[in-house]
Amino acid sequence: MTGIRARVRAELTAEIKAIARRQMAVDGTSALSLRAVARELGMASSAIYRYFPGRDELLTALIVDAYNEIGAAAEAADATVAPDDVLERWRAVAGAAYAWAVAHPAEYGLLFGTPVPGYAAPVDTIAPAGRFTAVLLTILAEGHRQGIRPLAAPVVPDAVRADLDRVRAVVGAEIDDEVVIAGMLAWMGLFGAISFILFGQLQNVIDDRDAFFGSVADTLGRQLFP
Amino acid sequence: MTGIRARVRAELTAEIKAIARRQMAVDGTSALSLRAVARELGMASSAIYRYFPGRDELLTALIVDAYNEIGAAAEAADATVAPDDVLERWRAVAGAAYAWAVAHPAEYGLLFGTPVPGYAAPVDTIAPAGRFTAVLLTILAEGHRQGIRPLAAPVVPDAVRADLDRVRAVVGAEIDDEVVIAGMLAWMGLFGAISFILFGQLQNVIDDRDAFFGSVADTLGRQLFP
DNA sequence: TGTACATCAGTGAACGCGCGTTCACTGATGTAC
DNA sequence: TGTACATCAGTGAACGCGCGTTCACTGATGTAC
Repeated sequence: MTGIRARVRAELTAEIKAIARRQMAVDGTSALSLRAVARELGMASSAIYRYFPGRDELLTALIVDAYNEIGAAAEAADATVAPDDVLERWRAVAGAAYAWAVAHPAEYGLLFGTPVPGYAAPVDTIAPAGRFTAVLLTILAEGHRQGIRPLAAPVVPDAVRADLDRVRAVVGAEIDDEVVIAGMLAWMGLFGAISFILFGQLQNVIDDRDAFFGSVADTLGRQLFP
Repeated sequence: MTGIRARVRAELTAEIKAIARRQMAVDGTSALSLRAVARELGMASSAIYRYFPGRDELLTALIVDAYNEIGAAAEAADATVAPDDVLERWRAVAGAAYAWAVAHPAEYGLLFGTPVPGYAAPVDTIAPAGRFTAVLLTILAEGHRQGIRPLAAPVVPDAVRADLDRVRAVVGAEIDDEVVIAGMLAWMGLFGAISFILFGQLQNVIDDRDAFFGSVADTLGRQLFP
């Protein structure tokens, strides 16, 4: 049986990541420590190096997992809605992002908070990072196909138009620059709201955060797909 | 001359904060270290304790300063525009926030990024934190007075209406719940955009960040004051 | 104006702590014949 | 099926580092008479 050692190895790798995630949730993103993880595992701190070459690689693995999780959550939520109901698809995807963020605040901070000092996200994180936005873009393209136009037509400076081609390339379809900007506005509003809620900006301002977020997501959606 | 010692003391306190700010800018928010500050000052690390009771108090002072700076920048920008030109006032304030954030990314992260683990912002930070939003609210109230209505009328759940009274209380004026929510949407969109730009979410997506932000701020403004 | 005393700024050594990473090692698990 | 060898997982000690904070201390600066 060749697979037994490999399976144990995979399980321990997963357990290391799980413990690291939980410790980040308690002590904050920057407190991620190989020694603390090893301690909780009951292993010598040096044993971790059988599984990850160093702290940065563990961080990268956590980031990749987190991007994949929020991306998968968005895909799953999107799949439950009829493809032509773009407003409802937006609501579902926004709600999935919020639910995931609330359930995993530390990992959310890892992705959308202050960058970890001295850590540069490697190439491996780019593809998983695109999963969530890819879902948004397909919804945008479908709305565009149906001829739905965003409420406010943004003024798009020439300097920005070139950049937007890169965004458009993700979905095959054609989308107007104005629609792309409107979509990015909703995207940034969505994560701006989640960050404000999770990072404490609405402390002592909004008590019922869930209801508030629902209202925000709904309004953003109806600005995109009126 | 009784004031000479007090003046030296004030100067050194300011210098400690300035060095701490610069070190955060280089090494990241969570790398703030009393010893490193003392080292750069050429003092014994214990000397810092003559000026700040501990690390957390230095952090608090930096946060208070930062809130005051971005608040003052907003007030100054707002004061350059005719009071009844609400759209231009919004643009000015949004631009001031962006300019300050770009010039002080570490302090921006301190205010709007992942909370520093183990640090709970004390009461002293509440008032300075409100300066910026107070400016936004007066613009919102002026727009409301002129009868300008936001493009999208948000659906406001009952659970949220109670919270909004607290927000409304900041400005004396009456503002509809729908306007407050629309204002908060613009507020969160504004800082969502700044965070995306500063925290790297638009890396490899948008090259001309200044132009992009201009477009975003403009669109947000015209959603608020069409 | 001069002196005695109190206040304050800054020193340097020390405490106890946790961190990432390396290294030579011991056993256990798998593999080839 | 049994044995010899290679591979791998995990150990424990050690390296050098930086951190926040405390403490007894030395001088210099201010204050009261």
